[in-house]
Amino acid sequence: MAQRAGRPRSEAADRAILEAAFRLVSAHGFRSVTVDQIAAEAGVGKMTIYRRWPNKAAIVMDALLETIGAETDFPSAPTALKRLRKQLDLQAKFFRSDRGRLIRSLVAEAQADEELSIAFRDRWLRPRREGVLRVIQMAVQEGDLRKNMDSQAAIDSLYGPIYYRLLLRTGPIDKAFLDSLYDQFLHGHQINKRRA
Amino acid sequence: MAQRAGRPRSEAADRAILEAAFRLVSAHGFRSVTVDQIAAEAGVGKMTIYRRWPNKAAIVMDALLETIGAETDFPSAPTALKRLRKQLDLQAKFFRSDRGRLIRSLVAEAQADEELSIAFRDRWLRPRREGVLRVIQMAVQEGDLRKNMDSQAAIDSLYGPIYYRLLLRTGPIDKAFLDSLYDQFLHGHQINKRRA
Amino acid sequence: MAQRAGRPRSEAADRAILEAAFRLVSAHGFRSVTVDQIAAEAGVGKMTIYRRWPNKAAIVMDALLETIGAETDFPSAPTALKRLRKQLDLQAKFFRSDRGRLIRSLVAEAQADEELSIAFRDRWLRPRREGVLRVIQMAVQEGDLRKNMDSQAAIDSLYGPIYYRLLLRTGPIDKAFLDSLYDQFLHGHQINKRRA
Amino acid sequence: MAQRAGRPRSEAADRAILEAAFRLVSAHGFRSVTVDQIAAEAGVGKMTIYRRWPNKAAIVMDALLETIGAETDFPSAPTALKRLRKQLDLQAKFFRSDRGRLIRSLVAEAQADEELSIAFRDRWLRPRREGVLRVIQMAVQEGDLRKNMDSQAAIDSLYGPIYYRLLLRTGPIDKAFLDSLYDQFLHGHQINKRRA
DNA sequence: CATTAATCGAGACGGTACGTCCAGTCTTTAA
DNA sequence: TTAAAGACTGGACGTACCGTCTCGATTAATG
Repeated sequence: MAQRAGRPRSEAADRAILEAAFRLVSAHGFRSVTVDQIAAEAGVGKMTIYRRWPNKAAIVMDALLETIGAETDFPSAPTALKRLRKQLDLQAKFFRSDRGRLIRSLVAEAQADEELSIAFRDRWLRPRREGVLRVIQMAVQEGDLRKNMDSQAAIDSLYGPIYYRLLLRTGPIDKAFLDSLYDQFLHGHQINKRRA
Repeated sequence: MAQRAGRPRSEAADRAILEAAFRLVSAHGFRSVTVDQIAAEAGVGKMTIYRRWPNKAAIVMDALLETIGAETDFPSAPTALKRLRKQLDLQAKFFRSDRGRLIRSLVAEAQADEELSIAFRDRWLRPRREGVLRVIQMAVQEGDLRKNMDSQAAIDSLYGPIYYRLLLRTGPIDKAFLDSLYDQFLHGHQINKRRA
Repeated sequence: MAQRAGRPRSEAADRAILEAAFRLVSAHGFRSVTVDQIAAEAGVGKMTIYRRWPNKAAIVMDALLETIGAETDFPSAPTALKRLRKQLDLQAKFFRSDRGRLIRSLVAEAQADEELSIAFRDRWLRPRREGVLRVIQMAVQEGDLRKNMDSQAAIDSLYGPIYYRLLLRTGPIDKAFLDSLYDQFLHGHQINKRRA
Repeated sequence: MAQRAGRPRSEAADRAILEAAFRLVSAHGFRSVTVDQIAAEAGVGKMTIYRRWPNKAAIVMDALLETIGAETDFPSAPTALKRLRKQLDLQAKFFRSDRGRLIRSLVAEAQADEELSIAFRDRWLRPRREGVLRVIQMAVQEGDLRKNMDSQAAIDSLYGPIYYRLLLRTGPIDKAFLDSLYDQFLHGHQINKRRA
């Protein structure tokens, strides 16, 4: 924990930059926001930004995690299956908000930025997938899902279509859509074929 | 059909531009390729490009359609279900090739370009979804799928996870993955629960 | 004289840039003027400037020559000696005007920019020194100056002190100063010691 | 002389900074040397520099005076005139050494920095001109120069061309050049026209 | 001897200009 | 009128350096 010599990096600047980036990108989209704008909005020199992050995408990635938190919160419910279903609603609500634009921006940038791609996968997707995995395992424990199910494929089937609609906009991410996804999920993996 | 006065547009230029764009973007990605490079590769002036397309994204969108064709070809097989399964393999092979990079690039650009977003949806996704829909309807006709199934949701569940893996790279788009998707699809919508 | 393919460089832009540079630097000094300002004042993109000149100093060097002309005009007078004396007045007036600031700026920049140093010497100083040399030779012809005089040293002695005062500001470049310089010049090189 | 509370300023740091500045600027020129480099070379924090001097130019100005001394040393010689001539040689040697680059740098900076301009005039030029003036007055006393000569103009005529060649590089500051300058000086101001 | 207060090396900070890059537009001559 | 060539405006980028500020650690003089 020994502090290096010299003036330490300002945590206030960190916060100001991340908040500015989050606010601006959520509101106007990644491409329309310039690093100069973020710097100005944060009341910070451009070098202070580039000392911390290599490019705009990295800032926004951190802004997302800092603001939203590293992992998903699962809402409380009597059974794991019900918690899973409720979390789908939260995820959908999040994607429909202006945060959805931020996620879309990051995924878009990641297509041309391998480092960001890795970061998004490791720091955003994975923790969330692991959260979902734990809930699924609880549901298995609770006897609601088959023991030998392929959990990873199940997660892809649940969340893949949601990201698909977020990015390709082929339809709304609404209750009907989630119901349909959840329904298929149960069909595929539930023990008792009587549906919720 | 009267030809307008003056020198006619060169169809050779059209082709050269689309091929150059397709080749370069497939190889290096949308962002790394400049319009000047496309023009140079096609042996064409930049104005010749902009006379035909309003911006870089539009070129690449056309390059994709021109080169790949407007619709999916479904491979021949004895049943509609088997044609569907085989088509999944083709789609996967296509996404794994360097064409996958081109699709990724277009989806990425579409996040910041509403016009491209619409074009990609209407000219790329929709015809393909309609092709899939027709095959599904045949499978219903052939008595292999339930009559009252939600076809749109089914398509989302089949192709959503594939695009998800293409864009988020959480795992390979290989046979095991496709098997798993197809399996769940059958679970959800097949009449006879005995699987292929 | 065959014109190369493509849009030719805009002479209007050339002129606008040089005039803007000349005006701004004369008024505010080299250091206070930015290339962006010159571009804005000229109504021109920055690339148009950097396509022509490698840096600010090169622009201003050209601006000086374009505006002032490549060589000194010598005023008319009955004898070469008198033309020389009158030209000193012009030079002094020029240095006292805001053009003096421009010359000072260029000499200053030249201390850290070898290319500019050479350009200033070759394109500004030399033509002027040669002009003075010709007048001195005429004065020799007219029998007013010694045949065997060292003309180069004489020119250094006449103009060196003027640049010295321009740059070091140890005193004004006024009539008394010029008289004194000219007086010494005659002392050193005149045949007939009766002064003009 | 009561010492203020707190840690006293390090004289070693003073010296190290001035020496580093002198060395670096002499070698590479003012513009190429950054304050960070001077600090690093001196093994000192940047604040230690800015606690003592307001800006880079001021450091270098002090470095010059500290290292060279406030005034010119005149070499010994039987007559004032000969001391003057010998001092010209020293001046020339100094200008030809890498110290010349330092002088050039300071003059250059002074064109955009009024304070430095004044400092250079008052602290560098004036003491030296006064030294020359005293020697000239001795030469008058010794009966070698005219009583009513304009000493200031004479000094300008001797040293102006030297600075001119230092800054404009129109020719070397060598013995021939100095001879020529000195010769003209004698022509203009000597009583006995028989030259040294 | 402990306290106080200024200085130290280190390095982050805000700000400003730089020179580069590329998109999409415009302007030449030639076909 | 279209073509190739290439210059054009505009605007963001990432870098560099200036002069300032802020850490923990020193170093006298003071209490």
